[in-house]
Amino acid sequence: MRQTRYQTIAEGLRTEIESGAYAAGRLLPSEAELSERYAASRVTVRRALEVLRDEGLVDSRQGFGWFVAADPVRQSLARLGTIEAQLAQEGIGSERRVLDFRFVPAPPRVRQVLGCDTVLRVRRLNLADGEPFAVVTVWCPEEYGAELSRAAVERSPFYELMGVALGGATQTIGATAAAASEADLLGVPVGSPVLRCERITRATSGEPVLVSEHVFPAHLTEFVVDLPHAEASMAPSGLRLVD
Amino acid sequence: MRQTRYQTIAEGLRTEIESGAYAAGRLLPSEAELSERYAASRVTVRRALEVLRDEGLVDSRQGFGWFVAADPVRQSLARLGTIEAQLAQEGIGSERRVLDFRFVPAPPRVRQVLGCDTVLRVRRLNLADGEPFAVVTVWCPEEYGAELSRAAVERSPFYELMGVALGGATQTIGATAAAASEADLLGVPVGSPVLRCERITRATSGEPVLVSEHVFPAHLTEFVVDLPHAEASMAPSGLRLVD
DNA sequence: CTGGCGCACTTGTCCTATACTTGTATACTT
DNA sequence: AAGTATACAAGTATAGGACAAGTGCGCCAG
Repeated sequence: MRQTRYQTIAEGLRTEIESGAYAAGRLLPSEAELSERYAASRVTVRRALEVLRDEGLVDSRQGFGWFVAADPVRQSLARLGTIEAQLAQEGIGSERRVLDFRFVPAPPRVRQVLGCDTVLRVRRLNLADGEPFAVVTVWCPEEYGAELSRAAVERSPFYELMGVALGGATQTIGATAAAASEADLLGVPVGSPVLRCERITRATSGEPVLVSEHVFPAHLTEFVVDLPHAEASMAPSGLRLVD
Repeated sequence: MRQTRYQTIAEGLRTEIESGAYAAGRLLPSEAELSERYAASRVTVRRALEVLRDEGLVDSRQGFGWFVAADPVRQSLARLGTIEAQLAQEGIGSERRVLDFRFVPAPPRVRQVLGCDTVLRVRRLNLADGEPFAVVTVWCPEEYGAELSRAAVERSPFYELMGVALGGATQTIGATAAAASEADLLGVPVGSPVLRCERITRATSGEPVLVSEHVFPAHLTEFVVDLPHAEASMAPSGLRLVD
């Protein structure tokens, strides 16, 4: 397959951009720099870039530079059903046991997210087939929590009890060593690895209405994420370094 | 990755504000002070601040200063791209060090997925700013691996080197205790919690073409999943019980 | 104690100058 | 036809100023 120099360069740049090495809006190296990198004249590099512009992949502004065009469709992470649904499907009985139900001063992290000082804290142990598999703590603004009863929380899922329509959520998954209290509840040794999931649930308005922490023993659980589209990188997406 | 100075500064300030370091209404350091801190001229700092004002994150009053807007738009956390992109964005140099590169008999799990007996196994250590943050093992069918060189693998991301177009992937996130070899490479104590991510990457045809395992020290990393739509349950989605 | 003044500091707006970028054109080589 | 080399125009980013205008605060005279 014979191809011109600028086609080759365009191809190289295309894969580089599609690989996600450059986020949307990011500047590409200047024509001069690319010219040097590809050992081609500026005119040739320019033709390559113009090809990519025709494809809608990049754009340019005089005196500014070439930049990656507005976001190519970002895949939403497909999600599997909830764990309760899975359990029910497999004929395993699930049970919720409320350990604690009280109004408390909001911990700093919760206050930062929800923006209120007093919150309802509900701590729950989830069991599958009689075996504990999750310790869940939910923090809920006082205004929503005021209408809830301990019995209601034990009987129904939390999301059914909220007085607002829930929109989306942001879920952060990390691993830590089990603290003594958690280890005790889950029946695992202290210090054994657990999956710790923080979830910020928002109303349709976007306002955060719930903060929850879910702790799972690592030997029992794992997260599965299906990424339907081509990925920018082989590295796990969604990962980030914490400070 | 190239970026204008004011974009960089705007980004830095944005994350600082969104992180909650500044309460609403709180004064930011003066332009002069920021100018000194970022070693940039006042004009540049100003442009960065103006970007944030356009975003509704901050506001200013002449003679008074810049302050965090009364209602800081609770933006959904911008979805994170790949970790390489994040690192590049923060100006942190990332490095890949190939530890092992050889053809081996496929382990049972890999054989089950890829359906071949001999595979190329590449073990890599990823570093951010000189600090190890991931041990990655990639298993690749012999037919695709035959064309690869150790140098190429060290230089380029794996997905660029595959001779086929990649379709989607399935990502499984779990936590385990660090094995001795991993702990050694990552510089963490043996038995400390690590995030273990298995990834099955498929070609556009749906045929699995890569199996990879990524091990991250838990204290450095976490996964963030943004779930834009209403959820059936407050429980973390994607979670499943392993057998 | 109070009102008013001035000082220090802030943002808002302008300027010049330099370096770098894309846009465009032309001449020349392979 | 494709690529190289060169030159110039026009736009942008940034540094480093200067100055106007607004704010907050302490000080001082009354």
